[in-house]
Amino acid sequence: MLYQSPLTAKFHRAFTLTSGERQALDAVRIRIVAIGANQNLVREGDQPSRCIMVLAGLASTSKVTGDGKRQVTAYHVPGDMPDLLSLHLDLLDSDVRTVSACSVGFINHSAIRLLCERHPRLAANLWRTTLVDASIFREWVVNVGKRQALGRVAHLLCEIMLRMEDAGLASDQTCAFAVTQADLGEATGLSAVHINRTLKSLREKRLTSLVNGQLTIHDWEGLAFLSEFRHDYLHSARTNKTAEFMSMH
Amino acid sequence: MLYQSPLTAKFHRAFTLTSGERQALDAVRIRIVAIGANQNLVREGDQPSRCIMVLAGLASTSKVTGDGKRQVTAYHVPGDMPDLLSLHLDLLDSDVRTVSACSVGFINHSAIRLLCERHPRLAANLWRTTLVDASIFREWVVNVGKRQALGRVAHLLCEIMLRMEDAGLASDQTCAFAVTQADLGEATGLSAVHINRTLKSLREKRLTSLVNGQLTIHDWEGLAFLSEFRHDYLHSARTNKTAEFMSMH
DNA sequence: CGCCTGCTTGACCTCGCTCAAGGCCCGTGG
DNA sequence: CCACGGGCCTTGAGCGAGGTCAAGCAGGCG
Repeated sequence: MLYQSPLTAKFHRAFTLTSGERQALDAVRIRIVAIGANQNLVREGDQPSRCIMVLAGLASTSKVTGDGKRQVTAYHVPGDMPDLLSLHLDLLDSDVRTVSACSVGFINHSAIRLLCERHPRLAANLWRTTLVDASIFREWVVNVGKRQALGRVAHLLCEIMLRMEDAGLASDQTCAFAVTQADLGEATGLSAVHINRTLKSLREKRLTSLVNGQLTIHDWEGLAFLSEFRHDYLHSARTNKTAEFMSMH
Repeated sequence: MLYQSPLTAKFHRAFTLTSGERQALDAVRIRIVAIGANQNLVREGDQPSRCIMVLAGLASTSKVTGDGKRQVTAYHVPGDMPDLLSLHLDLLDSDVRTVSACSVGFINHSAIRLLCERHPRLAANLWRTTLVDASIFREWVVNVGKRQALGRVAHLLCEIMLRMEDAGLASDQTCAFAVTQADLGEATGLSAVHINRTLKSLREKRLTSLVNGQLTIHDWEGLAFLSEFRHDYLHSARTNKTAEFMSMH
C-alpha cells in the first residue's frame, strides 16, 4: 500500500488491523531524518520525549565501559524501535547509535501514549515487541557467555539474516549488513583481529561470507548447526499470541 | 500492612495506589507453593497460562546449550515475576528454575489481563518491570562480553545486593544469596574453578565474602570501583516515571 | 598523491579452562 | 558410634582459545 505510515506497516506485519487502528496509526506524526554512520541517536543518561523508529539502515544499542571500549547489546533493523523503553523508564541506560547510514523516524511519546490509551491491542503489541527485544538480549547473554568464537559469530549472523527476512529485507539468503569487523568485535566480545580469523574460517568452510556490507549465507543448515541456532527466541511475528488472543474479544 | 497480597506489596513499593487499584490487586487469586532448590518452575517451550511471582528464595532464568551446559541469564529475588513475558509471547524461550528453596505464587494470565484492562496504570507498571528486566539483560551482556573475571563476579554481587536492598531484604550490607560456586559460573560464563579463585581474591582484598549462602559486602566503594558498577541500569523503583506521569492525569 | 579507514596475517603472551587430587561437612545406614 | 558417600570447596599443573602488538596491504577520498 502506498503512502502507508511506517508505524502502520510495522503493526500490519504482525496482525490484521481494524480500520480504527489503521486510522490512528496513520495519524501519528513521524519526523523522518537521514543520519550518517556512527552517529549517536540518543545517549546514556538522556531523558527523551520521543521514540526512534529505524526506517532504513542498521543501528545498535551499546554501552561504553570504563576503559573506553564499547559493548554492543543489540542491533536494530528497519521497523525496530530501539528506545521504546524510554516511554516508561526515566533515564536511558545505553547509547543508541547508527552503524550504517540510516533513515530514522522520531515519534513523540505523547502520540504513543495516546495510541496506547485508545487502542489496547496496539499497546499490547508494543509491549510485546519490547519482550521480544528482551528475549534477544537473553540469547546474547548465552552467546557471549557460553559459545566460542566460531559459534558465537555464526549465531549472530543467523540472527541477523532471520530478522532481515522478517523485515522483508532479505532475499536468496542475502541481506545488507554493513558492519566493520571492529563492530562485530564489539557485539560479540571478541577482538577485531579474532573476528577477522573467524570470518575467514566461516568463509573457508563455505558457510557464509560478509563482503561489502552484504551478508550471504551459503549453507544455512551448516551455519545453524555450528552455532546451535534455534530461532524460537526471535518469536517471529508470524505467530503472534497477543493478536490472536485479543481479537477473540 | 498485614494480610496484604504480595502483588499489592509489589506495586505499593513502586507508587501510591488508589483504593480501586488496591482492591483490584488484593482480589487477585494467588496460589502459593513451596518448592525445593534446583527445580524447574517452567521450561523452555512451555506455554503457560499463569505467571510466577517469587515470594521467598532465589530463582533464575537459564538456557541449556547443546553440550548440556547451562547459562543463567537472570536471577530473580522476591517480588520478581520471571515469566511475566508469557502473557504476550506464545512460547517460553528459557527455563525458570529455583536456585535455593523458594516460595512462589502462581497468578493466572486471565487475572492479570483483567487487571491490565481495568487499571491502565497497573498495566503500564507491569510493562515497566519487564523493561527493567531487559535493562538488566543488557548489562549482563556487557558483563560477560567485556569484563574479566574479577570485575565480572564483583559486578554481579553488587547487583544482587542492590536488588535485595530494593526488595527490603538486605541490611548492613548483608543479604541471602544461596548459590554454589558452580551456579555463579553458569551466571558469569566462567568455570566453577575460576569462580573459586575469583571469590578467594575478592575475599583477600577484603571487598566481599560469600559464605553459607550469605553475601556480605565489606567495601562497597572498592567493589563498585573494581567492577565499574553504575546502578542506573536497575532503574530503581524509587524514581518511577510511569507512576509520576500517569498520576498527573 | 597521500592519508585514513578497514582488512589481513604473523608472533607472542595471558587469562581462564580442564583435569586431577584432596579436604570439609553433613546426612545416611550399618 | 563410626564408616561411607556425596556435594561442595580448594588448590596445583598444564594447556589452549583468544588477546595484544605490529606490520603490510588495499581501496576510497580530499
